Parts: sequence; C-alpha cells; structure tokens
Amino acid sequence: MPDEAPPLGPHIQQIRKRRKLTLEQLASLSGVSRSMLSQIERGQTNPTFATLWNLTRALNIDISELVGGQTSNRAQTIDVVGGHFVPEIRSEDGLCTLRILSPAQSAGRTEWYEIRLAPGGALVSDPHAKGAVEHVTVIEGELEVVSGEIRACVPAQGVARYAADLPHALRNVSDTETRAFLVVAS
Amino acid sequence: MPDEAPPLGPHIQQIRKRRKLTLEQLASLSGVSRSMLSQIERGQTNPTFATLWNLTRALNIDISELVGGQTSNRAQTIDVVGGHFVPEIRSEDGLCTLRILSPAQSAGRTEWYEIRLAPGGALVSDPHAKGAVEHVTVIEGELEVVSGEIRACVPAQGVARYAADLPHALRNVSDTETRAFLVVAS
DNA sequence: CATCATTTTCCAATATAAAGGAAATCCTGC
DNA sequence: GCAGGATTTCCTTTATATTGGAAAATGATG
Repeated sequence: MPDEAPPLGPHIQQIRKRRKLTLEQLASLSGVSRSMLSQIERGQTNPTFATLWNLTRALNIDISELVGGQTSNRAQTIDVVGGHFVPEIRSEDGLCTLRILSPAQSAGRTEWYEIRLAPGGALVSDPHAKGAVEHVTVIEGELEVVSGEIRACVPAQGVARYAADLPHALRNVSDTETRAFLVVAS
Repeated sequence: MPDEAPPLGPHIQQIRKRRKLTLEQLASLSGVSRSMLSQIERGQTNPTFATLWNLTRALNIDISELVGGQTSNRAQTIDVVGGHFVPEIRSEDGLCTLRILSPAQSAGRTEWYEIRLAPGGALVSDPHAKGAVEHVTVIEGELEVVSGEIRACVPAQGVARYAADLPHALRNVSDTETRAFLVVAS
C-alpha cells in the first residue's frame, strides 16, 4: 500500500520566511541548491533523506517538525483571561506558585510560566523532552539555577538559559519573594 | 556546509527483525521494493522522503524514531546574562522600553520580551509573519490591546492572546507604569 | 553432504532528484 | 510607470534512487 507522503513544502517555506532567509541563503547554509529548495517548497519534488537532513540541520529543527504543523486560520479575536482565572499550581509546602501563561494547545511545544517563590522555596523538575531548554528571567528577587551537575545565580532582571532535558531546579536563596518568568522551549 | 546524514539503515533493520518481518513482507506492507529496503538497510542509498514516509507508516513509527539518538547534543552549561546586558530597545518618546529576553538564535520562531510602558506609552507593531500570535501577561499596571479592528483591556495579572499577523498595539491607558511579558509565537 | 525453500543481494533499465545557469518575476526607489 | 537589483522559477544536464528479475546466500531436512 503505497501511501501519500504529507506535504512539507509549505511548512518549510513558512519557516524560511519567518527567519527572513532567501532561497540563496538557506541554500548556502544547508548545502542544498536553491532550485531544489524552490521545488521542495512547492511540492514539485520528493526530496532525499540526506537533503531533508541537511535542511533540518541548517534550520536547527527536528525532522519530525517537518511533517507536523498545518497552518490554521482562526477567527479574529482577542482572548482575555482575568488574573484569577489563569491556571495555577502550588507546591505542597506552599512556597512555590506556578501560573501557566501559555495556552493549553501549545502544551509540549513552547510553554511559559510565571513563578513565585517564597524565601527558601524551590521548583524542582524532572527532565523534560530531549533537547528542551529553559529560559528564566528574574522579575524581582534572586534565583539559583541548578541544571544537572552545575549551578548558577541569577540576579534581579537577569536572564539564564540552561538544558532542561535533565534534572533541574530553581531555588529562591534570598530572603524576599522572588518572581520570575520561565519559558520552556522544546 | 553539506552535512553527513545519520545512518538509519541498521536501525530500520533492527526494527524489522524484531518484528520478524522479511524484506518481502515489509515491501508489500510499505510499497517499497525489497531491493530498495535491502539497500536502505545497508546504507547503500539515500532514500527519498516518500520512501521513508511509507516505511514509517508500515512500521507504525514516528519519523523521528528513524534518526534515533541523533538529536543535537549541546554542552552542559548555564548561560547567565546580567540584567544590564539584556538587549533593550526604547521608543523615540521614551515611554516604551522593550527588553529582548529570547535568545538571538530563536529570532523568527518564538520570541519573548519584557515591556515597560510609562503612562500614555504604547508599543505599536506592524504585522508579523502570517499566523503569528501574541500572548501578553500583565505583571503590574493595566494594558489596552488592539489587534486589527478590535480592542480589549487586560488588568494586572491578566493574560491576552491575539492575532499578530495584522497591525496591533499595546497601550498603557492607566496612570502608573505598566510592566508585561510578551510572547510572540509564529 | 545434497536439495529445496526462503531470504537476501546483485544487476540492468528506468524514473527522477539534484545542481547550475538562464529566464522570469517581484520589489524598491526614482 | 520605468529602471535596477534581488529573488524566485524554469530548463538542461548529470547523478542516482527505485524497481523487477536473476543470482547468490542462508538454512532447514533427510
């Protein structure tokens, strides 16, 4: 049963345009010729695995992302959620509060949170998906970051980025409440 | 920079043998010829995307499973950026400050910012890439959101989501400084 | 060890993916 | 509207992915 492969051209084009790359630029980045890129984007050819691989490396995306997204055109709305209705998770000791700011449907891709840590509070996490990276921005207070074997201190207004595909934690080592903004990118 | 594609032949063969399938059987399941399968498994050819796709369908696996363990491996570090070194953009009237929190290499994909708006200040943006959505979270103060033809008000701690592929703006209509987090998802 | 059945690899023919240069198209700024 | 450059698409050539059938290898049975 030969099956119809999904169209990945439009998706690739979308990624390329979002990054403001020309065919020429992507060609030299990936080692795939412009002509080939043009044909792939328009679904006029059936690229080779090596070609796709080089593309994913140049765009720094995972192969599976190529077959994923279909663009959906939603209705024109502004979705406002009152502060008290934002999903919130509190740790058992009550010292850590996590407000889930990213929409439910983006779960698994990029997610973002506001964290509130009382003095001594911590957010300890198991490894996320392979390749996941966390970006934390301290709004106020101070934060200690632990990722795997290593740790670092982030002052107010500072930003830290670290691997999240291994055990990691955020800890408030100061004596005031710490607020931070956390983005988990997969 | 053409890159070396990872060997996926041995992995495919492993899956096939585990399921006790002959090349013949897998061929008829997938619509890929036995000869081709044999060559793929021994890395003597560079299969087409359609071929791989049909294989994944026949074996009921995800395409990313074929490249098993070949995801990008970064060094184990924590990247800390002091608050004063985070890239910052100020509007001409000085009423709007934008701190770029997302890493440079994610430009064009998901980007995030901290916004500070003095009373009366505004962040007015041209349309981003098609399909782009913005998610704003008010840290303190209050915000008016305009997306295309429509507008909405977001209170402190509230969240708003709206299309960003048309002209849009954030405006501080209160009389105190407003801080917010803005995530642009493409 | 010989034989047959099964499975895999080799081979020649064909279809088509890939690259590079030429034509066409799309944009800006006059 | 008309240049000029930048960008994309088309065209031709070359390299190779894909296939079906033949040959080789494997493996079970007596």
